[in-house]
This record gives sequence, C-alpha cells and structure tokens, in this order.
Amino acid sequence: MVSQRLTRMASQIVTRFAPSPTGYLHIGGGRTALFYWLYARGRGGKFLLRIEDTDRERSTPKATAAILRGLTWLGLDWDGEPVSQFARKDRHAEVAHQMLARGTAYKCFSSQEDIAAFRAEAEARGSYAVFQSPWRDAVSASYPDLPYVIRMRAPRNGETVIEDRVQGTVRFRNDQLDDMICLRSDGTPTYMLAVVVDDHDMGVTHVIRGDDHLNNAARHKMIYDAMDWPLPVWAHIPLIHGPDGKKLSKRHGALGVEEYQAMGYPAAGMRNYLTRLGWAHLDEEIFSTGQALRMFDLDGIGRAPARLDFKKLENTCGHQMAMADDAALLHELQAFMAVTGRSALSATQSDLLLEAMYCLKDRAKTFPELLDKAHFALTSRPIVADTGAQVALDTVSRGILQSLTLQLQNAQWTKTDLEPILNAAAAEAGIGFGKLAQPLRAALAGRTATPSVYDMMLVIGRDETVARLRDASQ
RNA sequence: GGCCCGUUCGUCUAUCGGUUAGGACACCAGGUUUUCAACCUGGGAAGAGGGGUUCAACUCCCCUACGGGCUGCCA
Repeated sequence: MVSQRLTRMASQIVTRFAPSPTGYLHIGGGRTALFYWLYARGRGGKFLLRIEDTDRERSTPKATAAILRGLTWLGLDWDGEPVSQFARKDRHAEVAHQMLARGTAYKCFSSQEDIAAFRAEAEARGSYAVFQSPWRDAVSASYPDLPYVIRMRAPRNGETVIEDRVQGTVRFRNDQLDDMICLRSDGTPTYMLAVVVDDHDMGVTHVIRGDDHLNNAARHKMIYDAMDWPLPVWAHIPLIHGPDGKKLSKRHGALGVEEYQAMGYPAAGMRNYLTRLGWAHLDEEIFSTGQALRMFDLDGIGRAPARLDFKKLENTCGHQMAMADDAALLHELQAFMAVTGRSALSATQSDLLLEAMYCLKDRAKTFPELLDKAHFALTSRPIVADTGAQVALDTVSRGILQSLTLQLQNAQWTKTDLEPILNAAAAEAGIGFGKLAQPLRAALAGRTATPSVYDMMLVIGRDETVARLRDASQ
C-alpha cells in the first residue's frame, strides 16, 4: 500500500518554468514553457512557475506581470501560485550551511580583489586555470574576522557525467569546474544554489531549459550530490535563432511573445508553430493542442538551433484559424482588438461577424487579415467605395445592378435561390459572371477584394443587400 | 586559451547501418476560380570537408572547418 503510493508519487511528473523577471516573455522562453506544459499536461503531471527574482537590481513586478500575461495568452496554465525565488532566500542559506556542516562546502575569505589577482596572474602565465581558493582546506581556527562566501567543495579529480534526454551523455572533467560560490558574502544565494534547492523542494522531476545551461547542469549535479538529493531528468534544448541563423536579438524584430499577439497571430497557431520548431514527430505538421499533448515527447527534440521562419508561422496560423471554433475565434479577435487599441465591436457587429466567420476564417492567417476580409460585415451604409470599387461601378454596371436589385427584393435568401438570379442577370446583360461580381462587390463592400458575393449577401441579409445596391446604383 | 554542444533541400524536419534520402513552408511553372485568398498538379532543391570501421554509412568512430554556449559574489 505504502510502496504503491510511493511509486505513484515517484511517477508523478513535476515540471517548472523559471523565468527571470527582467523583461517580457521572450519567444524562446515561451517555447521552453510550452515544452514544459506539453510534457507535464500530456502526462497528468504538474506545471509550476517559479520567478527567479534573486537579482534585485533587474527584477521588476512589471516584468513578472508581463511574463504571466504572455503565458496566459499562449494558453499555458500553471499549477498553484508562482513561487518567488527571492522569498526563499533563508531556505537557500540554510542549505548552504547544511553543506558546510556536511563538509561539502567551505567558507572562503578571499576577496574579489584576491580572485581578480589570481586570474590576472594566471593569464600572465598564459594559462586559464579556474580559481582555487586557499581556504578550501583551512582549519576554522585560522579563520579571519572577515566577510566570507560559502563555496562548494567540488571534486578536483575525475569527471561529472550528465545524462541528458536531448544531448545524451555529457562528460565534464572536474578540473575544469571551480568551487562555485553558493552563498554570497552578503548571505544571499547564487543562482546555482537557488535553482537546485528550489527544484528539490518543489519536487521537480524534469528540467527542460536552454542548452546555454548545459554546463551548469554539471555544477547543479554537484550540489545535488553534496546534499544526497535525487537528480531530476534534464533536457537541454537548443536556443531559437533568428532567420539569419544568429542568436535571436533585438535587430531581429519581435522577441516578446506579446508582440506576436499584437501582430495578430492566433495563440493556437503560435503553439503549433513553436511546438514544431525544433521538435518533430515523423511528418506531423498541423495538429491541435490536444494532439500535441498526446504526441509530445522529449525524444523528438532536435539538437541543433532552429531558425524562426515567419512564412511558416503564418501558414501554420492560417491552418489553425480555419480549424478554430467560430465563437472562440471571435473572442480571440476581440481580445486582439483590445490589446492593439482598436475600438470594440458593437453587439450587432459581433453578431454579424460570428455569422460571417465561416467564410472568413479559412481565408485569413492573422487577425488583421481576418478584419480586412470582414470589412463588408463591419462597415455600414453609406458604403464608401475605394478607387477600385469606383471604377467597377461605371454607368453600365450601375444599370445592371439596378435591375438586379428589383429581382432581389422578393427573393428567397439562400444560395440555391440566389444563384439562378445572379446568373440570369449576367446572361441578360450579356456578360460573364465575373463581370457582374465585380460591381456587386463594389456595391456591397466598397472594395474589389472581398469574400464571395454570395457569402456577403447571405451574411448581411436581403434588406441590407438591397439597400446597398440601391445606394450604389443611383 | 580551456571545456561543452551542434552541422540533412533556402527554412523546419523524417530517417534511429541497406530508402530513387520522405514531408511541410518558401520558391518556380501550369491549372481551377467570382476579386483577394484558398485549392489542385508538376518542378528544382540537401547529408560541411577529410579520414576510418563495415559486405554496406546521412546514420558508428576520429580529425578539420564553421556556428553556438560556458569559463562572474548574473541568471
């Protein structure tokens, strides 16, 4: 009974996303969070959030809020309240002192000047040796009354081996790793210590993060070992690069997840694209979030950095829009309009848009495109014709429209009923259907690029159609 | 400098020793169409280079080149 429960507890997957609140949610961070979320949620595990705010200079509540907003937009929900790493600093210090008591750490009284001098001297000799503290083996009787840091007593021989789910077995020679500082002289923890203590205390079983941390994993392992704590599963994923293959930076444009929202990419499209960026399951390209949850696995993560490709992002978003539920899409559109400072839709407009969604969603890749296609439904009389539409509404066309209007007045408003009427009107005028559709479009939407004329007529209804045609044919 | 990671069409990738190296995006050419978009058909397009191991290597090993990361009392 007990062992059964233990087994179940042990198999419960716990992941955490641990951003530093120093800015918006970076696109790369968004993908990492997505991987965590997919992995945990796809296996009935937990997805926790920890805000790594130990750097008091750079951490802001505003950044934390922005990160939470970004995650929420991406549709990634987390369990419980976000944990503040800074709030746990006493616990970190406690562990550092436990390491001291266990002899796996020691007090180091070397000042930063001493260390700088050590490095300068090594460099002068042409070597790049890691810092070796003279206090590593000192007896406490010799301790001066000076501020000290607590350093890890790292093994100097042999190697530290990391088993990584993405990178495989990675070996580090211990003489390449220094006695890292765990507790600073002001008593605050370093990142190395804080991460390990928090992950352990939070019961984190799987750590997925950028491969810029791969080297750190060796240091983390030393702390786990020093405390006799069980190791988590590590998966170090390659960073996302810009379209030019260089590390993503400001000159690449959009870095923040919220910028993608503002550009009008649907969240489902972002999820699909980001999941597929650097991860693959055979030839699967377009999939729902539910399918992603079922398919996602650490084994499918690639080892080379992936480049951002906006064309593919757009294509993926187009598919996701077409797949989306009409009402849900309308809601997301409204959220998009709100964050980009557009005025809200009236009740009439949103009703109309909901009805029009079926003919809009598979023609748009982004919300601005959707809005553009929806112009005919959102605008109201008098319809303002753009230049192209004005050209289409020449005298002859207006005449044709005029007689068409008469026939539409009492027509049944279904496509089956409308089709013969429009076809007859074209035939009567001795023109092809295309020549009729063009002025019709102009009259109905004031534009020459619109959804199908039937769809527009069906959506706005008979009265509005007749009224718009009357306006235009006068 | 040292250590670590990476390298398949332009891009994302499949392949887990034996394939005409597949798919998607993008691109090009046709087609369809009621404009835009979409859609359909076809096309070009790849294993960084060099050594091994093996009957057989994109796949395993080594070297080189290139790219990236770490080398902080930042995270």
